[in-house]
Amino acid sequence: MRASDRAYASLLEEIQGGVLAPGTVVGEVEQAARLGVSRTPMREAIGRLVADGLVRHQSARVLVVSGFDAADIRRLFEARRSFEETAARLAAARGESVVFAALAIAFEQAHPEHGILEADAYYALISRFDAAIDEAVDNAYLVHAMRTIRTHLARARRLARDNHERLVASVAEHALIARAIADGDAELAAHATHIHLHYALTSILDSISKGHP
Amino acid sequence: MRASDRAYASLLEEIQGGVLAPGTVVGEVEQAARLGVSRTPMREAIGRLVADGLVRHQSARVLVVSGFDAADIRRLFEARRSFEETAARLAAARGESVVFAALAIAFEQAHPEHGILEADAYYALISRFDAAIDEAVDNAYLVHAMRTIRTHLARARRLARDNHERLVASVAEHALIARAIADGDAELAAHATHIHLHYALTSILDSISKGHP
DNA sequence: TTCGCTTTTTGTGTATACGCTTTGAGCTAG
DNA sequence: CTAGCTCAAAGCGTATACACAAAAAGCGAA
Repeated sequence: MRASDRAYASLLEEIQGGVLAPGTVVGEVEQAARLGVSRTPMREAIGRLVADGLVRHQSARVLVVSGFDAADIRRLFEARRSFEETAARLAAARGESVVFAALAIAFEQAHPEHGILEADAYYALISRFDAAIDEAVDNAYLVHAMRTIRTHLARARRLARDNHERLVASVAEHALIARAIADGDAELAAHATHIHLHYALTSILDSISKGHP
Repeated sequence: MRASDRAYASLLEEIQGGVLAPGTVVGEVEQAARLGVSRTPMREAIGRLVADGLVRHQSARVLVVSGFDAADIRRLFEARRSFEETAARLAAARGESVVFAALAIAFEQAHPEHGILEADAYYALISRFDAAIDEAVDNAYLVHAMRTIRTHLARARRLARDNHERLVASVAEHALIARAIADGDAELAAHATHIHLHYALTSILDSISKGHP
């Protein structure tokens, strides 16, 4: 693995996880020394983070970790609704039915237990679903936009506490979306996606407002 | 201006203009020598082009200019419809009415003459319109996605010959979109955008199929 | 004490050297 | 004649040195 990839992965994880808080200055020499790489690969890693929107210019020469608040989450979901509703429609039209039928069954049979690992298992299943959507959509432009959204979504998930009831409901919502795609019902898939994202956003914003009274 | 920015701008223009044809290998040392910069800024420029999707990995070590054919244009417009319909809705809800009213008048009063410069004047007006949309949308995620689309759209425009009738029709379509946004009519703006993109895509694909018989 | 100027320092932008991997060409053996 | 192996060369990934610019700190004068 390349040093620039390791540096990028490390910084990405730290920003998504909140270890590097918004406003933290990201200096080439400082981060390069900390992560044990030279300036050249670190420079490339930082460039990618800037392109992602996770790091921004504070002034001409100083880079900082981007802020991320409730207003950003609203905008994120605004874009996400657009992208994922379109993706759901395209997947319904083009996706392989058996793939999404299998996913629908996986969601229908998933009964999240009260336990520490439930959220991990949930996110792993979501990840499989996302990959299936990406393949079915078969549109690099749209898939690229959705990947960028997911990068930022990881920050939103961290701000919101995982809530068991929400997880159970979300699994059911995904079952409906997957079933609609398997059935080739584009409108149902799009509207189910809209509803899912509505509840997801509401839940996240509720969680944040309650977490910071 | 930084050397990496100049290198990026030069390569971008050459790829968009077809000077660097799809499949052309993009080597660091070769391009650096050609454009008179060292490998370090050239590396950054190429990295940005890869992130844009204009350059892709052919094998592990060799980068080439991405291909761009009719199928890609279809996919491009598929994504573009999604992004720009959403943007039109948001602009209608949030945009400053006077800005789009002024743009509507500019489009309504624009009477493209038969002349060499008409296409340039048309694209300049479109550019003003795009900038107004970006500001009204006020959503970095969506705006970023649209900017990427525009980068690729420049390649599509080059493949299609500018057609006078199409330009006149397009100006009228934009007038309707701008008027709808100025009036705060989100649905009309979105549907007018859909229609505009339908005609734009049809025109481009027609132009290509006729240009390569 | 405060404002302004000068000097120093820190960090980015660029160039370049070095090492390793990969690819291609040429030679040899079957 | 073909296939495989070896060697060479070209290119990428990384490290580092140098230059320039901006910001901060220190000093001096009002």
